[in-house]
Amino acid sequence: MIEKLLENTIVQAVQALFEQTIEPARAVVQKTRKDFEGDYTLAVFPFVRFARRSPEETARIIGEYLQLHLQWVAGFNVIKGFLNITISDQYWLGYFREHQAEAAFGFMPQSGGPTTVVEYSSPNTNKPLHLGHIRNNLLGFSVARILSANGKTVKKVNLVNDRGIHICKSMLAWQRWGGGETPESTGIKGDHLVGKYYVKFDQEYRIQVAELVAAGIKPDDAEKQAPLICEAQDMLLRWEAHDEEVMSLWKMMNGWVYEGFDVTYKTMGVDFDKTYFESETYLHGKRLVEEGMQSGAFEREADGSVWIDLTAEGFDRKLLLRADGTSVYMTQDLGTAQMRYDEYNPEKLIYVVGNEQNYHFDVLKLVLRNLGRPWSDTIHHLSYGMVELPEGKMKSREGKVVDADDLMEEMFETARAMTMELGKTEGFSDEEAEALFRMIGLGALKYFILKVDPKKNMLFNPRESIDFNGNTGPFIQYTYARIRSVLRKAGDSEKFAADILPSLLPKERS
RNA sequence: GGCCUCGUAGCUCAGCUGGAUAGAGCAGCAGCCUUCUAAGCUGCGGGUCGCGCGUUCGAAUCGCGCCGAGGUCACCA
Repeated sequence: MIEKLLENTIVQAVQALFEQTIEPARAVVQKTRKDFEGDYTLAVFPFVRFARRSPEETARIIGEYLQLHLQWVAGFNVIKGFLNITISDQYWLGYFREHQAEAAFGFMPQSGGPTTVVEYSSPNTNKPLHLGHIRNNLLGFSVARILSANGKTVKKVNLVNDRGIHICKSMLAWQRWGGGETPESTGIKGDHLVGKYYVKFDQEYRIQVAELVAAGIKPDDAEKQAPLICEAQDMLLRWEAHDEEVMSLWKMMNGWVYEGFDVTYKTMGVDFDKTYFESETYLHGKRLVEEGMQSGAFEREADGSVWIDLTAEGFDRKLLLRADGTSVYMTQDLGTAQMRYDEYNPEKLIYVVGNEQNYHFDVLKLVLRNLGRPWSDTIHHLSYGMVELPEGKMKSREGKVVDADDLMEEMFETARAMTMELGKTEGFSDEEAEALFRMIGLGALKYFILKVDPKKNMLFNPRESIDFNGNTGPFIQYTYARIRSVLRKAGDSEKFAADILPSLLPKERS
């Protein structure tokens, strides 16, 4: 690339002119700001001390050196201490000729090197995917593709949280109030049907808690004593004891959810190489806890619970195993990390997980290090901020969410309406038009989500957030379509590069 | 309270490994469809880059201290 060439030559120039050896990092050029003439700019202020010249003079003699030694430097100008370098049109035309026919321009060949594991999505099976999952999925899928485009061997993995008290809540509510409803009998998508009963549970539970509080019980106690929550906990115990009735209900309802998720993922355009289920992996961490007990990294309380003391590292004491011997979240993540290490021996393990779990991942890495796992450093938590609504946080228990399926459907409808209004589908078959609406609607959504810094919280205003004009996905798609159109009209690309491109350049540069 | 993150135009966001007069889009106003696609283009107005101190030739960018917002410090995941 021309930047690298410029920078190397600047290092040479400084050596030759001022007898000073500098780090290549000190000779970085940047793109010239658009209101100045030139293509690349070097700020020479750091050199003036040993150049023993004014900034202007320093810039001028470096510019002369570059022009003399690099054939592609067509000229330069100096403003204050800024050296603006102009690259010749021949270079750009040559560059274009060289690369314009490359189908894989910008992509590195697959290296076949060590694997990078990217975990994303990680849904619970008690409710459908929402806007937060959209941000998660798009980030994870994009990062995987970017890594892959850089030649990395990438494995996209999903860890489905298919067990736990929240699943039991949906199950219990369906059992009690469902009346035998199924996705088939209602025409409701499986994940939505299950989510409906999760909301139902919460509504009924709140009523019970309110009644207990009215009867004079303290709110904290009421939340623990409400019959519904006790029943849900009982159901979880029966699940863990492999109670046949609970297991078959669990399998049936999870099956509905998976069918629903598959549709959502497909619509969104994301996929996975492998899916882990917590019900199958949640016991794996216990072996590591045993190991830590033996090595003395962990300690056991009188009640039998196991802890790690991280106060020396500036963290807290953290529970790793309950008194009854059951796993907690951290135990599971220790286990799955070890599984992935054993399976892929990855050079990097990326977790796309919301920033409310920053602390959890700091601790996870630290616990693994204390267990003598040097690969704990290969874990990277790709932490992203919450998607907020104008009225505040989304609350799925209260049904206060932007549903992923609904949102995508709205995007497609908006795309359809705008496209039809602009008359863009002339000569399209119904299938082509439908594919176009989806492409544009999804492009708008993806770009809207991905253009903001992952680590920042972002605001989503359902009414006005997603636009098709301005700095949007459809604008980029439109620009691409026009470029394709130009190329089509230009006929064969050789002819285009030779005859037509120069005429498209600004006059003063051709 | 401890720790972490964020604070840039009316709104949503770029810029943050230090560089020139801080940029886009939306919203507002004024123009532009017989050239390749107007989902576009051109122009105008709009800023104490939360506040203060420091480092530096130079700070939106780095450091420290305040203020404000969010997260977290669960035998939830």
